[in-house]
Amino acid sequence: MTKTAMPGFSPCNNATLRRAARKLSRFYDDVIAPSGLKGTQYGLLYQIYVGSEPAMGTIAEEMVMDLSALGHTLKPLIRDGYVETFADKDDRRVRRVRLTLLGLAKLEETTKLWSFAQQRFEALVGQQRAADLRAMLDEVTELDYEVPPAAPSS
Amino acid sequence: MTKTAMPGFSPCNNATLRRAARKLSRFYDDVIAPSGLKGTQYGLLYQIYVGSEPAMGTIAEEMVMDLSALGHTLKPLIRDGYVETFADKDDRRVRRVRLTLLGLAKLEETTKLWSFAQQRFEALVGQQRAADLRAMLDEVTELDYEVPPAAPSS
DNA sequence: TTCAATTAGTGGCATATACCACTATTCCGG
DNA sequence: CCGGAATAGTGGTATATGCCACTAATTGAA
Repeated sequence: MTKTAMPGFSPCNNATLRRAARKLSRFYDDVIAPSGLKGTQYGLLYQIYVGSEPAMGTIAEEMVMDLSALGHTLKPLIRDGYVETFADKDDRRVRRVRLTLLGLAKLEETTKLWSFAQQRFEALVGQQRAADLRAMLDEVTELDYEVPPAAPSS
Repeated sequence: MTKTAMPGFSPCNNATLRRAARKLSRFYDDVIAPSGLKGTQYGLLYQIYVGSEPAMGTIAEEMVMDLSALGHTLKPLIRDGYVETFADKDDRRVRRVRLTLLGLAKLEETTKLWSFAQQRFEALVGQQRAADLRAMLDEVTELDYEVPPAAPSS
């Protein structure tokens, strides 16, 4: 009897997702490694690039990432001179982020490498299936998992 | 004009996958938090449980995880007394892993919490779509990304 | 049998990512 | 205008994960 035949049982969606993420990340990381960036860093530079000097909170939302995690991830990029932060003029709580010239050059350099990985992946799974996969993943990302509390307090 | 309308361009599959993984992991993590375990730790205990005192390398392969990463991840579980390692009788290089009684109890306790998360997720996206998603993710995991070297040296 | 090559893990280091506690600002009701 | 509530980030701590260098053990070929 197959394990998956047990009624009501399904393999952990979370574990399956993380496993795939590990594997795919390693592939993208390997391909863009000559740039010295990791996949996450590249994605972050790209987000900053397409945003209009976005606030940290804005980036965190777009990347569905914890704000403090973003802060930590940003540090090596600041240290290496790819991005810089500055206070918002109207709200001094807000820190905005922009690419430096060096960062922009690095982004362009890395994009060339990235497109190898992207094309290779889509050649393997097919463009349509890749698009389908992204659509499902975006759906997972946008889901509202909130379980309404049984007894709302107050 | 839409960004995605640019021919040949598609959003980064890797970034999309990681983003979804962050979100879903946070959900599973939140639900099983009362057990004191993280999703990865739970998955790891489960792998050890279903294996027959698996060697570390075997677990790493099954989880598609770097062997040293597995070693690091195992440490807090050993520290907390959930798992223990021992040398293989026939090959002293090999370290095998098993659950302790405490670890087994923790696994059972956490499985109850896990099934809430699993069921909630599948209620939201549908059992069939969840199965489809896992199938696609497994495919991504199993892909052979190797690009044949242009000029094989030697 | 003996030594080079391979295999299995470990430890160090770096990034990825989360939560919590804390600070600095801003906002808002009275 | 003032003080409490809300908002934006930072820093600390812990796990997650990978690569590299290194050790220990096994294997294999001369």
